Amino acid sequence: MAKKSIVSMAVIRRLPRYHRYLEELLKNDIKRISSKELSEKMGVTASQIRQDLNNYGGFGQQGYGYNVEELYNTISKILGLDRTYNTIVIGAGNLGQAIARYTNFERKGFKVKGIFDIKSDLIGTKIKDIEIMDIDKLNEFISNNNIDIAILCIPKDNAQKIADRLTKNGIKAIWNFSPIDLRVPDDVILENVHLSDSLLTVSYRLNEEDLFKNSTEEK
Amino acid sequence: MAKKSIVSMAVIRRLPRYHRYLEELLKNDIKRISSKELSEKMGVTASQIRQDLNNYGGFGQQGYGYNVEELYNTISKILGLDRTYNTIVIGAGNLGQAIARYTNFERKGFKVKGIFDIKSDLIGTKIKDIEIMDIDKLNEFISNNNIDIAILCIPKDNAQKIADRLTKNGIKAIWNFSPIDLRVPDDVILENVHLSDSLLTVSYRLNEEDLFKNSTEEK
DNA sequence: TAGATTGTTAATCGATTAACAATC
DNA sequence: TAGATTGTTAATCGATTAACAATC
Repeated sequence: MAKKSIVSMAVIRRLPRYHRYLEELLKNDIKRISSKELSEKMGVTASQIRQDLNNYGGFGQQGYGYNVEELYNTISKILGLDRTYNTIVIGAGNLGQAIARYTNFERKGFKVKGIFDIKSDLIGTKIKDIEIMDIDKLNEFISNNNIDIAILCIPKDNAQKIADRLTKNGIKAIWNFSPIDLRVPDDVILENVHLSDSLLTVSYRLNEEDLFKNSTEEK
Repeated sequence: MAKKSIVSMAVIRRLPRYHRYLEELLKNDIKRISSKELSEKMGVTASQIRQDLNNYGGFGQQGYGYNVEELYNTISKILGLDRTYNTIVIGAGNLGQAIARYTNFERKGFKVKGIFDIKSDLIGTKIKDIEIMDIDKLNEFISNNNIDIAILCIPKDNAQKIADRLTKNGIKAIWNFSPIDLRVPDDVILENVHLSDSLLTVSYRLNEEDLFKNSTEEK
C-alpha cells in the first residue's frame, strides 16, 4: 500500500485550491482576508477553511483575519514549493510529451531531467532540449540524477513492471497517468491521474437521470 | 453551481474502477466473482462493493456472487458506455493535442468532432484528420454538430469566458483541464482535472514529515 | 438440505459544520 | 473599549463498515 499521509487527504487536496485563490488575491493587491470572505469566494464554509489551516498552525489574527501574502507564503511552504524537484517522464507518447512540455510545472519548481521511451524511433530525439532516452538506461539515470518524482505515462501493460523498477531504484514518488492501479511499497507516494475514470464520470452523469427514470418504470 | 448527482460522487468515482477490474476478470475468462474476492483484489471492503452496487439494483445472487460478464455489462451501461459522445477540444496546445490524439477515449465511444484554437498558425492544420478551427466558429459548430462534451484545455485567463460561451450555446458537460474553478449553470456537468493541484499533493507529501518534525521542534 | 453470499439494516467512523470563548 | 474574527470544542452529517436475515 502506498504511503499514508499524516493529515487526511481530504484536507491536503484542498490546499492547492487555497493556494490558487490566495495567489489571485495577491495579484489583486488585497492585503487581508477573513475566513468568511474567502469562504464566500470559494464556495466552502469558513469553518472548513479555519479547520484546514489549523492542521498546520494558527496563521490568522483574531479580529483581523489572515494576511494574504503571509498565508500564501505559508501554504506555498506547506505544499513544498520552497524547493525544486527533479522529475523524469516515462513514456514519450502524446501525454508524456504534453506533460514534459508543460511549462506551468517548471515554473513551480518541477524540472524534467530525463524522458524515457521504448520506441527506437523516438530515442535520441529531443523535447525541449531533453533527449529521449532508451528505457534501458532508466536505472542508471535514476542513480546518477537525484530524481524525486517519476511521471508515468505508458500503456497499462508495462506500467506495473516499470513502477517496480522505479521503486527498486529508490524513487519515492510516482505521478501515475497509466490507467491501472499500481502496487507500490509502503514508503512510496502514489498519485494517480486516471483520465479515463474521470471522463467516465462525465458520461455517467450525462445519463444518470434516465438511469433512475427507467429503473422506476420497470418496477 | 454545477449539476448535483443523485448518487454521491464518492460512489460514482468508484464505478470506473469496478469497471476496470471486471474488464480484467472478463479477459481472464473468470465467470463469477463474490464481493469478498473482488474486495481482496481491489483493496476495499466487500461491504462497500455491495453497498455501491445496490445503489443501482441487486445484480448478484445469494450463495453465488456476481456473474462477471453480466456485471461488467451492467456497469458499462450505468457509466453510459452503451452510446457514443460527440466532443470538441478547445485549445490545441500540448495538452489539447494529446487528448485529441488519445485513442483510448475514442475506443470507449468518445469521438472528437472538432478542435478549436485562437492561434492563427494552428488554424487550418490537422490532428488525426480533424481540422483545427478558429475559436470564432465555435458557436456555429456547436449548433450544427450535436456536441455532448466540451474538453477545455486553454490557459486560465480565457477559460471562464469560453465556458460561458459553451454553456450559452447549450453544452451540457465540460471536462475542464484549465487550472481554474469555473462557474457554470446548475444544469451543466463540470468535471475538473486539475493537474497542477494533483502534482502539488505529491510535493506536499514528499515534505509532510519534515513539516511536522520542524513544527514540534519550534515549540 | 447445508453452505455460501447476497441485499439491507444498524453501528461506527471520519469529515464537515456550528458554536463560542479567547483575544486582537 | 467595542467589534470582529480567530482557534478550537462540540454537534451534526454523511460515508464506510459490520452484522445478519433472506435466499439461492
